[in-house]
Parts: sequence; C-alpha cells; structure tokens
Amino acid sequence: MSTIEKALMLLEHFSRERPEIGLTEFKTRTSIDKGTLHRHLTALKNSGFLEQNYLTRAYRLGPAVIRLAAVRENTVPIVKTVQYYVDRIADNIHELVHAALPQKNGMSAIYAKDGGYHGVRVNFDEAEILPFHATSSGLALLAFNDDTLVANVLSKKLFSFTDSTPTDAADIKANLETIRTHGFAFTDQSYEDEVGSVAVPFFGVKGDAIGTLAIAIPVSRINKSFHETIIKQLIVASTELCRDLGGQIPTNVATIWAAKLEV
Amino acid sequence: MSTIEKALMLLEHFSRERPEIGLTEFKTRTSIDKGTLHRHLTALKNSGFLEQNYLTRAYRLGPAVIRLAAVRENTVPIVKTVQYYVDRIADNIHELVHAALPQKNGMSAIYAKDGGYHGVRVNFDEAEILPFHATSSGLALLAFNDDTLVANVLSKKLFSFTDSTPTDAADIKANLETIRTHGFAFTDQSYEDEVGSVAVPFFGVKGDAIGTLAIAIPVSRINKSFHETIIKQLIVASTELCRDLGGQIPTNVATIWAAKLEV
DNA sequence: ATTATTGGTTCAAATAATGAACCTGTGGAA
DNA sequence: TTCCACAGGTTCATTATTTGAACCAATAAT
Repeated sequence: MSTIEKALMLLEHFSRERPEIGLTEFKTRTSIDKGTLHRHLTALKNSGFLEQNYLTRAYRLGPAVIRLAAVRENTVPIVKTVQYYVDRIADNIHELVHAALPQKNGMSAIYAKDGGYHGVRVNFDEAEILPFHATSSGLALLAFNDDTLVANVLSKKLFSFTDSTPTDAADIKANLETIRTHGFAFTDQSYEDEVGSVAVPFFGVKGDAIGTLAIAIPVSRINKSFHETIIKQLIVASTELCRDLGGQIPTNVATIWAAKLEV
Repeated sequence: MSTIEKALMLLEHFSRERPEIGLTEFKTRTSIDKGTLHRHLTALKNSGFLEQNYLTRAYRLGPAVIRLAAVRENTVPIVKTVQYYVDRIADNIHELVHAALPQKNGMSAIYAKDGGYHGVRVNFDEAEILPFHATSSGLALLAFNDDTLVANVLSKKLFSFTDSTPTDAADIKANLETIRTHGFAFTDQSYEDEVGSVAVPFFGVKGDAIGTLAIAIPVSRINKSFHETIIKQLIVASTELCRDLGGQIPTNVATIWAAKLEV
C-alpha cells in the first residue's frame, strides 16, 4: 500500500463521536510507529486536512475538506439532489429516512430526516460509518455493485454488532442473491437491537450502485403492508433520483421494480 | 516535501471551473512525471478522494470529501455559524457578502450571499481560491495571522490580476501594517476591475485570524459614509462570531474596533 | 522530587517513490 | 485498411524517501 493511502486512512478515524485524536491515541488505534504517524499527521496538517487543537495538541479535521466538499457538491450535486427525496419519503411515512454513499469500510450517511412524531424513534448519527455486512444500506450497495467490492468486504473479519448480525460470508453471499432478485435489501436488528431497516440502491452512469436510500424503523412498527408501502416509496424515489443524477437503472432491476410497483 | 503533501496538492487543482482533470492535463499543469502522477491519482482514487469519469477517464473529487466535511462541520461548525452573520449583513447593506477560510494558496469562500437588488452586481464563485495578496480577505487574514504565513506568501511570485494588483512585497508589508492599525482591510480593483472590497478577520482561540468576513462592491457604489457603515457591520458581526466560535479577539484589535464603533 | 505519559525528533537500514522508456487502445486522416 | 497521434496506463532499474527503535523535552500525576 502506498504511503499516500496509509496517510489518508488516518482520516477515516475521525467521526462525530471522535472529532479529535491525539498522537498516542492514533498509535493505539492503528499500531503504526509513532515517528511515522507524526510525520503523516504533520503532512496532512500542512495540506490543511488536519489542524491541531493548540492546547491538547490533538488533531482534528482541517478547513481543506470544506472547500473540497463544496467543489465536489458543485461537480456532482448528490447531497442536494438526495435531500429532496429523503424529505419527501420522511414526510410520507413518518420514519427515519437517510441516503448513504459508499466509503472504503462502509456506507456513510450524507443526509437523514426523521419524519416521525413517534415516542419511540431510531437514533441516528450522520457521518457514522454503516458497515456493509450489517446494514440494509450496505447490503443493497454490495448486491448491485462490483463483485470485487463484495469479495473485498467478505475477505475481512465481519464484526458482530448484535445477536442477529450475519457474519458468515456464505450466508451473506446468498442473501445478496436474494436482494438482487427482490430489488431491495432489508435487515432485522442486525446492526442495532430493536431496529430494522429497508434499503434500495441508486445507480450511476455505468448502472452500478453508487448509493442507497434507506429507512430505519423500530421493529415494533413493522408489518407487511407498511413494508410494502415503504418499498414502493423507496423504489419511486430512487428511480427519479437516478434520472436527476444521470444514472442508469440496470434493465433487470428496472423490471423487478416495475413489477413491485404494480402490486 | 513528503509524497503525501505532493499527492494532496493535486486536489488543489479542482475547482468549480475545473471539476474534472485528465492525466495529461495534470501533467501540463504540474510538470510531474506521468508515471508518478498516475500512481498518486490512483492512490487518491483508492482512498475515495477522487473518482474517475468512466467515459473520459478524467478524475474528479470523490465521495470521501463529503463525509469528512460533515464530520469537520460537526466538530467546528464554522460554516453554519458564519451563515447567520453573512445573511444578516447582506440583508442590511444589500451587497455581496462572504466569509472565507485560509487554504494553502489563498482564501476559500465558504458561504456567500448577495443581498442586493442592484442592476450592477459583483459576480462571485464559491470555492474559488482568492489570492492572499490581491483580495481584502487575503490581506485581512495575513495582517492578523502568523508572520510565517506572510513571509511564505510574499516569497512567491505575486500574480497581477488587474492594473491595480499590488505585486511588490515591501508595498504589501506596509499595507499590512496599515491594516493592523485600522482593524480592517480594503482593496480597490486589485483582483477584479470595477470591484472594491472590505474585509475583517475573525479569530480562533489563540487570537490568530482563522477566517474573514468580507464585502465586495462595484466601485461606483462606494462612498465614505457607506464605507463606514460597512465596516461597523463587519466589526460587530466578527465580534459576535468570535464569541460563538470560542475565539479570542486580540486586545489591541478589540480596542481599535471599539473606537471604530463609537464614531 | 520522581515517575509516567504525552508529543515530538533522529539517523542508519529498509522500503517505496521515481521517471525514462515502453505498451495499449482509440480516433481520426490518408 | 493502414498509418499516425495522442490519450491513459505500466515497467523496472535507479534513487530518494519512508520507516522505526531509541532518544529527547515538556507536562501532569504521585
């Protein structure tokens, strides 16, 4: 692996829960040599990707990422486009809806809206990494993306988040096949207890899944007809979203989805 | 310079005007060897910082930057905080107001609002890099930031954007001294013809300038009393912004600003 | 005052980056 | 069809950078 990739991997450790990370904490998290770490962090700092809390000396993400995100969003306005559909679904079904994009080790939610006014609601952190194997977003993406990504994900140790987290590669492969025939993914408490979720992919110009639309619901509120409603909403939104982004829905998926909508 | 920094410098070439860059174009822009470039771009792609247009093979910014920006904004919510004040000033004075953060080679606007309903208005590109030496934002930041940054900026060739762009290091140094005594920076058509601008810095915990609030106006509309109004608005907003962000206004600046507000 | 812990630095050894030359595929032009 | 030009991409011996164990300095805890 190149030095560049090693250094950029460091940035993956930052999240909403862990916005600042010191040198020693990086060392325990990565088991990279301290000297190396320090030089990498300094390089990232010099490039504006990190800055240092001058009191604690801990590192946090720097201003460069803001500019880049603005340029990216100007180039491919996925966030802005996605917001409209997430809001619409959330307003219709009164549950927590989100859209996510694939990162290296999982899906990252780029926008979420809780349309609910329920007492029990799903807690949700934007910018959290949703593991591929344990979330409906992750599975929906895997099922409709490159096989190399699937192989890559399944080659690593699959962490068990709950008693229901699937950790067997063969099981997951079989499930991906099911997802492909159904046109959507769903999970039942595989990432968080008491939470189920449903997700559909949306597609890029190549017809590969470039992101997902998903809904997370307390299991107590799931029933068959509601499930059907949710899936229809997701399919319609994804279809329109693909059109907006210039993406192409693979013909087999389009067929499956069309059939789902007719029911 | 480390390999990491060299690779990350490549990302600086992307902008609103140039959202996709091919290998050969990178070569002409950077005069780095093609092989090296290709490996660097591939590393950035593998890390999610770039992705490739699969038809043209050109590179564009990738999804990783979106997640990072979300985390950064959650850590240090400068963009969100700044928006309130930019909007307020824009609504009050009916001109183009923006806030900018320093990047390596200039200031990058993070938010702008045109409060105007004039026929003649200043054109403005977010995510454009505003050169330190030719814009009021840049000068305001230089004047109240580290001397090393000033030395760094002045050591490079200073590009001339208009007939009025200051390109002499000694002149600029003298101007920075003036800016320090005045508590704000202004420029007269030094970046774009027919456009003048005024900027004040806002400060971080160390009392160093971490960004700027600025107003750009067609020169035809500038007059003394308007100038005074603008400066007061900027000073008040920056003061409140520093409070919101936990920044510290250096005592000498605070004194100068207080005097300005009393007039 | 002493120790533990944190961030940061050094320099010989190990490894990865470099770049000139080369390969491949595509899109004209003859 | 053949040829050429130009794009992206790859190879491999040479070269330069990265690496990491040991070390240093500053601060916080005992």
